Amino acid sequence: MPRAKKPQPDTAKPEANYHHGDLRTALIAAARHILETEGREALSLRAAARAAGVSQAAPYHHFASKEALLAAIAAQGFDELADVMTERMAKEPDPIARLNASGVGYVAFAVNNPEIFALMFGGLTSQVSGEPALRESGGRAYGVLQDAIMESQKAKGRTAADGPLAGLWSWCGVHGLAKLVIEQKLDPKKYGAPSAEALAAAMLARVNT
Amino acid sequence: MPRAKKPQPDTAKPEANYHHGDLRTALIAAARHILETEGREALSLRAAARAAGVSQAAPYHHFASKEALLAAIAAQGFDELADVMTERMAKEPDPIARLNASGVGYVAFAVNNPEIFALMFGGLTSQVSGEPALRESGGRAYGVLQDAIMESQKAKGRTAADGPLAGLWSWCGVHGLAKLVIEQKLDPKKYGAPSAEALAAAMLARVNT
DNA sequence: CGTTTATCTTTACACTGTCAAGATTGTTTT
DNA sequence: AAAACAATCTTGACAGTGTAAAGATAAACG
Repeated sequence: MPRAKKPQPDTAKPEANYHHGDLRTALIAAARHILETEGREALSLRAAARAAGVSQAAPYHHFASKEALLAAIAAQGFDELADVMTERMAKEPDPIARLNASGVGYVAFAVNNPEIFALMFGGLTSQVSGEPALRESGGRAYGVLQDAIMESQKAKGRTAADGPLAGLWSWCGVHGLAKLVIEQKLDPKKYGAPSAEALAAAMLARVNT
Repeated sequence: MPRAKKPQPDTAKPEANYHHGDLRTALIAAARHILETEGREALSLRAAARAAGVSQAAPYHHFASKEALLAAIAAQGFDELADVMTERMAKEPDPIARLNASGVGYVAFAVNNPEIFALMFGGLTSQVSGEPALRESGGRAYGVLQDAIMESQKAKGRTAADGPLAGLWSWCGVHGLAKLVIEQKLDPKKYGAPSAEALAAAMLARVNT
């Protein structure tokens, strides 16, 4: 009963594909699926290996530890966060509207991917949070945010000394809003908003004129 | 080798004290100590039981599960959060200064108790986050915050429709700031503040006039 | 005093992350 | 082409986990 799989031996990805084909990405996908459907508690390395159809020890040829797998998922999350924010910003011409759009996108991503968002912010041990791939993806997302802030500062003609704090506060507010909504400590409907996204939009509009 | 402990049989607490004396609170204390010194990963029910000097199954006579123990610690955290906020507020006469003081207290608690703060917000399974004791403590902390917001609204003479959002935004901002600092995604020193507390104070002062 | 009942222990099970040793198979070298 | 190599995957094992069942202990209450 060997693996019945190997139609085209030349896929696009130049990644590892010796025996299984592409175990590394298969494991990430399997783990992410478990994470999203059954929650963090149910995600074990062994379960991911099982879902990928390999033995319990196979993952160790691609990830140094369970945490390393989680870090890979988190890195993917940061990439997608950056994508969502840039997409939202692309639709707005005004610098301040762009800043606010990036914030709304931030909340949208968080609410649509609560488990991954939790992994990205606080779900990892500090030993693994310094991994290069993670740092790079995280840095990219941070860069998008930073650019939006800078842009809007310039548009307002603020000084460099006063500027950073305003943008920072928006980031903090948006991050806190997302977290509180995910943890169900805050219900947008109690504040007359149909969704977390709408609530974020309303607040950002009030704050960043 | 029985437990060498039972000098005064009449302690203040009317809680359970049949064999051990007060295992329930001893377990909470032990677990909290492990949590604070060795981190969340190192905290196991068995380790807590060991630290309290009882067998591995003993905790189950006081907590339905490991999560229930964590919930008890979280509840304690909410009580302390409420205390810190009310203490800070007590020192300020002006309603708006009181609102800001509660926010700074919020950040101070979070930064001083990062592991417990993580437990309070996001570290618990949703099945256990509805426990009555937890809900009560959480509600108390929320009430302190809510009161501070209401107070400041009245002082400003704002309408009820516009009011809630301003207070909400402060809460979100303070929560996000605390989380980001704890996760080391945000360094207060990069924004010219000596501490997270100071940064929160600076920002709140800018926002809530 | 005896009975009851809450508390604690012992034992056990299924599961986890991880490691070491061996088997398998693609790649490289000749 | 065949041989040597290296990467990949499997098997088996170990310590540690959460938790349930059954029995022992001792406090509380009649």
